Amino acid sequence: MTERPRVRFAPSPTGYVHVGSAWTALFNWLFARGRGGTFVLRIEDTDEQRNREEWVEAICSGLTWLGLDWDEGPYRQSERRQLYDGALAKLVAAGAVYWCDCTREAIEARTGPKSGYDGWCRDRGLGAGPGRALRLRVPRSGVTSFDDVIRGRITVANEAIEDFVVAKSSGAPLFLLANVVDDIEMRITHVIRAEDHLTNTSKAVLLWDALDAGPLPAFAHLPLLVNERRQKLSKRRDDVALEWYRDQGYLPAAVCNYLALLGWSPEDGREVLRLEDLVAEFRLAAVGHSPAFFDVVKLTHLDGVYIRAMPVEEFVEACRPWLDSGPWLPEDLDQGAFARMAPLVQERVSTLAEVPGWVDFLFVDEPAIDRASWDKSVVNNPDAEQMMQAAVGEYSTCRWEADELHRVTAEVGQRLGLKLARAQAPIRVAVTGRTVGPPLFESLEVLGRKRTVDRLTSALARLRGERT
RNA sequence: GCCCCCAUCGUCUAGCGGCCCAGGACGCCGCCCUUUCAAGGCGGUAGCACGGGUUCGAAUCCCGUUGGGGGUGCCA
Repeated sequence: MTERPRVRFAPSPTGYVHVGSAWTALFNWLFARGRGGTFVLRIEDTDEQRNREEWVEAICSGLTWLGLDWDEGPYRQSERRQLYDGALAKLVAAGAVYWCDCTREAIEARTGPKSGYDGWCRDRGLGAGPGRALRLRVPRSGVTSFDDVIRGRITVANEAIEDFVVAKSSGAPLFLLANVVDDIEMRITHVIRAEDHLTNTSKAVLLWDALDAGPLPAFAHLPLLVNERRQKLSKRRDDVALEWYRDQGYLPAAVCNYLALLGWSPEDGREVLRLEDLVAEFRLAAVGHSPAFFDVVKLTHLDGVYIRAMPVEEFVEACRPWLDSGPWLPEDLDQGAFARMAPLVQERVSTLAEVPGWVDFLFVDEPAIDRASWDKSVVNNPDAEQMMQAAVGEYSTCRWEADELHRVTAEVGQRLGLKLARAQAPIRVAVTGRTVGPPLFESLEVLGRKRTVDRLTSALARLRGERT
């Protein structure tokens, strides 16, 4: 155990990174980094259909985005065929496997659905040939067991394990075979993967023994990530693509932090931990046993914590991609204006994707006036007209600075017997289009006198128009 | 069907026989602060699935029940 561990993250390429995969990768990475070990990236593409270079690229960029670097790989199983063929030959020579020509239909006709393989060809002595797959000769009695770092010893009766296929009739190795051969060949010391592989592990152990590969690695089966229905995250119904979170403006550090808190928590109970803290605190054996619900609401909260913790310049920089695709003409985006508003926006958003919605009034020609806001603060507000009228007067001549705007607005409100909260409302809607936004006077300062007064004037005209 | 795993507030979790009539966080509710909204502060809501044991003592150990999940492919 004092040796440096070698772990692997072995995703199957699908075109995107599943958050459950990202989570598994994170735990493998944390374990490796915390113990000075090696993190191997291996692409499980034995299924020819999955052998797409851009899909491998998606996995690499996903890991990189999260900040998880790998020491070896990406290895591709599609390039390691001779290793599997060698292992298969060894199994054949040892009599550990046998040829089988049963079709799925034939098996089910004999045993009924879902009953597993019945060993029909076990003693038929078939040789290699077309339509013949290779099955492992699983002992009929005894038990197979292994130690799981998280769950303790797992034991399964051999009679409950069917003679499973290790090579297709095409000769191609099956996932389980390739997986075990690679783990052996790559000298993996800790197999850390999700619980849906728990059943496979007994088979893997059987194969490991059949290949006479020496001591087993340590296994650790992470609990499953589930949705609100307590089922394994599904591609169809859940937001499982890591890329989706990236595009929504979640910060990688927050995603890692949140993921790490699923099924695990540090001894001191802290909840905000950056990657380096996680590496220092993480303990594989402390991972929980039960499924964890992937809660976007809590992720979002944590993301807000991370956003607020950023230096403003960093925040401004991080916003760039979202600003560049905001609901305005690219040439109307004023980076300087945004930079002035940034500190105010930063403490109000939870994801970067929310940013444009807080500053759009600065960059669009005419902000869209939200109907509900307009009705509430202007139409149904008896003081709105006077307030806006007076504001136009004061704003045309006063010193153009947030503090001064604050002062004169409060003063005008006072003359009308209004508290500032009520006094500013119609102005806010007239100028920004909504009742909710960044602090008003700073916004006006950045917007500028002319545009502010113009918008107030046209709001006044619109109000009078609607009343006649 | 068979095999395996799991079980503390709505959610993520702390708890590993007495420190727990169960602690934190998210959410939700209220109050404070306040130019809107957030943020922040304060307070509140809510949980050991059930039944048997073991023990002076069980959220913690054992057994069972129930519930949930996963696997059961010539997919990975």
